[in-house]
Amino acid sequence: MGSDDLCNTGLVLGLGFSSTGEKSKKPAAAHRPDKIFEPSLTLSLSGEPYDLQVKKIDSDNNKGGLSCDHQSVDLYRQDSAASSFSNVSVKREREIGSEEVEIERVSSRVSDEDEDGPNGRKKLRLSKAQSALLEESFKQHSTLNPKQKQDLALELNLRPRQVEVWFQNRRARTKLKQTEVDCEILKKCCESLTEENRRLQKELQELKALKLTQPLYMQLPAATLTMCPSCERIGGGGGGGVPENSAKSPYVMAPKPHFYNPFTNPSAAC
DNA sequence: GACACTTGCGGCGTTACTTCA
DNA sequence: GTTGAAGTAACGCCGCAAGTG
Repeated sequence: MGSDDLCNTGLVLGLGFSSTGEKSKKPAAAHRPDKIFEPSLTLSLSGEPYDLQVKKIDSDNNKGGLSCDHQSVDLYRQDSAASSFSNVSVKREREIGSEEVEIERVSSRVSDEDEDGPNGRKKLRLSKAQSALLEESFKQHSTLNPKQKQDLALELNLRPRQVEVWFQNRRARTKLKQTEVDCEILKKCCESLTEENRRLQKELQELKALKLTQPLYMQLPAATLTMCPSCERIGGGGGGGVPENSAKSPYVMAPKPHFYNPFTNPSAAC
């Protein structure tokens, strides 16, 4: 393995390594969903009606938010029925979802302040159990068909839209994580190529200096040392490489294509 | 069969909220 | 108590594919 393998990815290193796309690069911190919740939060899986359970989770997550509004409960019942999977479009479901969020927000903060305005967004925090189940499901398949989504939503006492959003965000996080990994690989590859380039430049300089200070016939041994293996036969004294030329002069260098040129053979670095 | 239109869904960028140091 | 960073639920927009007339 190593950088050689890393480079065999069809990558063209025209890509820059400015740290673009790293604005939220915190790989280590990405694995701390456990810390999110205090243990007191529990997921009710009793026989409570769906609408009531949602309300319960909502109030749990809001720590003290009041949610005893009968009107809102009735609305939930309507929404729950309307969003039944069989004959309601997702668009409608999404609209309903927005309404529900709004209703939740209003009802849960009815005792506090209500100046959030119509654009206010109520954010739900998933419980440990909910997250775990979603995560487990995501491991099995990163996308859900409508049936799976509906089942999962029922099991978690969430709206299908919430499950859908969770999976979307989860896929996005997975992709971001993979991008970060790829970025690291590319960085290593770039460092390797840079080092290789530096080495070859140095070697080229040495060869040029040697060529200036020594007559041609004295350059042969040094030159053959830095040739690619296929050229060694030339230095060996008229091998089969270039029979016509070697027959005329023992000091004729190998033809250009036999020299290892780091600039015309960039792939040799990988 | 080709075409236009609708619908459903996923990706992406962004916003808003929560938590924590 | 305040603040900034990080994490993430939710939103809006867009493009694509499948279905329909």
